[in-house]
Amino acid sequence: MTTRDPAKTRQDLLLAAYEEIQQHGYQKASLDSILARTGVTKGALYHHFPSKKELGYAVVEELMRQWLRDMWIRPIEQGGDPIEALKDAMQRGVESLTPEMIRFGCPLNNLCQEMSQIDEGFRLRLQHIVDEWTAALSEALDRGQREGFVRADIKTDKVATFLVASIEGSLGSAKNAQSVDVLKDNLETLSSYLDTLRAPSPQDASRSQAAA
Amino acid sequence: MTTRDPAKTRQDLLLAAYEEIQQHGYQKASLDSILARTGVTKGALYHHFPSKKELGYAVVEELMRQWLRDMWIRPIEQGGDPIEALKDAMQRGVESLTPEMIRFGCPLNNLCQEMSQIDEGFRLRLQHIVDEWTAALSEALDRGQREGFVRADIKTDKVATFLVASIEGSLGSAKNAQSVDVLKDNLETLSSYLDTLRAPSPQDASRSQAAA
DNA sequence: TTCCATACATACTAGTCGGTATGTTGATCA
DNA sequence: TGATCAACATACCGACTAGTATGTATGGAA
Repeated sequence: MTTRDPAKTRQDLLLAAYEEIQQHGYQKASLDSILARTGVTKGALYHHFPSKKELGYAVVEELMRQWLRDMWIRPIEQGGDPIEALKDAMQRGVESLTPEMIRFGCPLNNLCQEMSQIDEGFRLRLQHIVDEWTAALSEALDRGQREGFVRADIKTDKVATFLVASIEGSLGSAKNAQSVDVLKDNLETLSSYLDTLRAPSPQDASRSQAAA
Repeated sequence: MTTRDPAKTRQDLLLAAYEEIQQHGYQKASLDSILARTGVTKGALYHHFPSKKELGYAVVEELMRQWLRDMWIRPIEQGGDPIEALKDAMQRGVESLTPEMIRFGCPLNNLCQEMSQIDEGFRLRLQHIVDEWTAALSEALDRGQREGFVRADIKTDKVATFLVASIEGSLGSAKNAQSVDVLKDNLETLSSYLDTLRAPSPQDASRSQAAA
């Protein structure tokens, strides 16, 4: 007489799949192992998801997208100095860093590097949420330009793309080195790059115009 | 009466393994497929390598390390302005870019992200050649500082670590977006960051001192 | 010419994998 | 209360996997 809860069953599967993928990669993620983690049976799994691939897609589209929004997008959406907001987000990222994040790496980056050349379905879904992130950064920088926080001569979309690449690269390096310090140093260096994007203060601006 | 050539057999296996890994990842790389690519038999493979893992290790230690040295280390080892040398290396990197490099990604980055949390043997070997790269960059920047090309106030080792992370991140982003332009833009933005590392010209230096 | 280690070749095993066929149970609504 | 269908459960399949057991051929040294 176990009471049924299909929504919970589905969520359990997603979460267990996420963990299994984090630990072994998607390709080596075992459905049997996911079932063992949850206590769900194979029949139930295939009732909720038509294939392993679709289960993987759902992990990307539901879990990872939500995590990215909470962690990296929402914090830079309000107004004010976007450079400070991004620095804060990075700072909070480091502080709230679980050991698993260093040990197993950024789930988004992991899956991108493992799967994007192997399966177009994964690539497009991953690219989609990366685009969302990049667009949010780009818009924040645009706002920053309009409000005078950010230099007017930078291409905000290109900078945004570079920031995403650098953050992912930094997380990847940290995982490979198994070192929080590598991550901290990299984000610090990235912060110093961000500082070069600040609009010059009025007196600096007039001086550099005089020099030109 | 087929004449034997064990060295060639071994090299054939390494190359085929490299290609198979590039296309499917290490974990899904099939020994049978590697054998089919080469025409070598399983007995021969296990004569040259004790296990799939050791074959993978050899690909890292022999093929990938050599490629990294030729592509990214040697070009920045001679003297002169290291910032220009690195920019040149990146430019040449983009120019000599094979379509496979965009399609399948940087082999070093791929393997790092796929394997470093899964197998310590891979992680250490990969980390070792990444360290080699980082050290070469760091030394080049040190030389640049001594010769007056590079600002004296930067920590060269931290910048070097960041450069590696950014380049790997850029290659990863480009693979995920399946776009050469993403790579070009990122390396361009990275170049603009490199420019901020230049030592100020003498007159600039005196002016900024006067301002302080 | 004999001998023997290296360099292969073939056939096979034990296990894992994603997926399916077929059955049973539980909740909801007429 | 009975019917109906979603929500499971179990047993199984064929394909594929890394690895091995065992045998054979080659080429150089003695």
